[in-house]
Amino acid sequence: MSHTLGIRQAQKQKTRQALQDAALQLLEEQSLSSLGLREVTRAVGVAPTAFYRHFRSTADLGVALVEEALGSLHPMIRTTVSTAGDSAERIERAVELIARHVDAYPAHVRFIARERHGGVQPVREAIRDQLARFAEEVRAELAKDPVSAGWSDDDLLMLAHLYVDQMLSTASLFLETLDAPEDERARVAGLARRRLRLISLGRLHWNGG
Amino acid sequence: MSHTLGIRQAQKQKTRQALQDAALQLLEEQSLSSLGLREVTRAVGVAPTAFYRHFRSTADLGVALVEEALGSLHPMIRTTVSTAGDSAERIERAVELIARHVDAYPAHVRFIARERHGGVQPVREAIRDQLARFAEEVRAELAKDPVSAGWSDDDLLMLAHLYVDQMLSTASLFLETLDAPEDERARVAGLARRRLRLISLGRLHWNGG
DNA sequence: AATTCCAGAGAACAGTTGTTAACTGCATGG
DNA sequence: CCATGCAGTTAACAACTGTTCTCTGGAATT
Repeated sequence: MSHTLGIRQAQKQKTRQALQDAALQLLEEQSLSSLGLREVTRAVGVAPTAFYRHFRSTADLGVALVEEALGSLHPMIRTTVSTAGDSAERIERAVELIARHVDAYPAHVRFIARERHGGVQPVREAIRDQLARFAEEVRAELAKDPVSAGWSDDDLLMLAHLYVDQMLSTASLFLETLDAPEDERARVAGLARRRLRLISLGRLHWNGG
Repeated sequence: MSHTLGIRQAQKQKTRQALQDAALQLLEEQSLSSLGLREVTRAVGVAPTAFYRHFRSTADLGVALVEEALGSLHPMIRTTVSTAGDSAERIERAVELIARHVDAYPAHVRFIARERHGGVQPVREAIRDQLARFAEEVRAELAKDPVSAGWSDDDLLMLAHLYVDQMLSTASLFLETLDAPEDERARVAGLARRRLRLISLGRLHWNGG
């Protein structure tokens, strides 16, 4: 049960969220590695020292952003690779879902793509861990599919990671088409579908390592 | 013919290279977006203002690093996807070549992986352009293979980009095993081989869009 | 109603940054 | 041999950074 927060805790969470939102916006044109604590507080309109009430450092802020950006994605994953429908339908559904997600949370997608290999170790690790959880869920979902008969767990995990990577790569491509003409977005969608189709073909003919 | 540089030009190129080397080393623990000009000159042991004799800004330095890191890779690409040998041999050769490259130029690999989606636009664009050139060369090489009969140029380019992405992804994985035990490296190599094998299987059964 | 707690403000700190200007010494070309 | 060019130096600038300490006002607790 969710206990209603006091005025005090509520206000604190509000400022904290404001800091995260401001950071996410500032990170459109730079990396977390160069994000300054004062820069963030200035954008929110709060004293620099208030930052420490919420985060130890900007790296700590970054880890919180990873949770925000990826934590809410887990339920979506399951429906994305759900075994319902034939292969073409599933691919179409997945690409569509990715496109919508990029539209809804472009800053989140940019942040993850940028910091996955970025210059701040704790953030890299947080992203790696979350993506590993994703891959594990995808693997579990793939295992339900009769196509996966004869597959080792290791091979299934390999395939799951391949799908997760494709998801991120596709999201990153969609990100670049956000302020591009519609036909450019359609081209990316077509490209993503063909890539998934090729991987699915390889999956169908997998001989088992 | 290569005209011998004067003492002057030679010394200039030497410091320029020193700046690039120092930057590359400093970028192991941060992103280009936070790399300071003074930081670089201090590491080289040269006055901050000397920087301007070589680069307009650190972003400019970054673009030069892209050339250095990726420019020399083109000849290697051709042999990597050359049509010699059967599928398993080609995959083995490719993974081996990537592993050796990561061993030889870890800082280069880290830089490209980090800045491909990094916070400095000109650098992102430079990397994107170079990778597009790679993909184009891979496409040309793939086109020679009889397996590619019936493939459209567009589909071949899609496959080529898939291979290039795999190359980068694998290199990034090898990078993380640089100070890890040998069996960890072997595990990554095996993973990379299986991923390439799955893609190659998809390629063999491609029905043509 | 009195007391404690704590998110945020304010001021000050030493250290850093990019950029400008005027300079020096040495390799170069006439 | 002398004049020019130019890589690198020195000094100084305003602006910015993260962090510490002290303080305040109002919510939370008793």
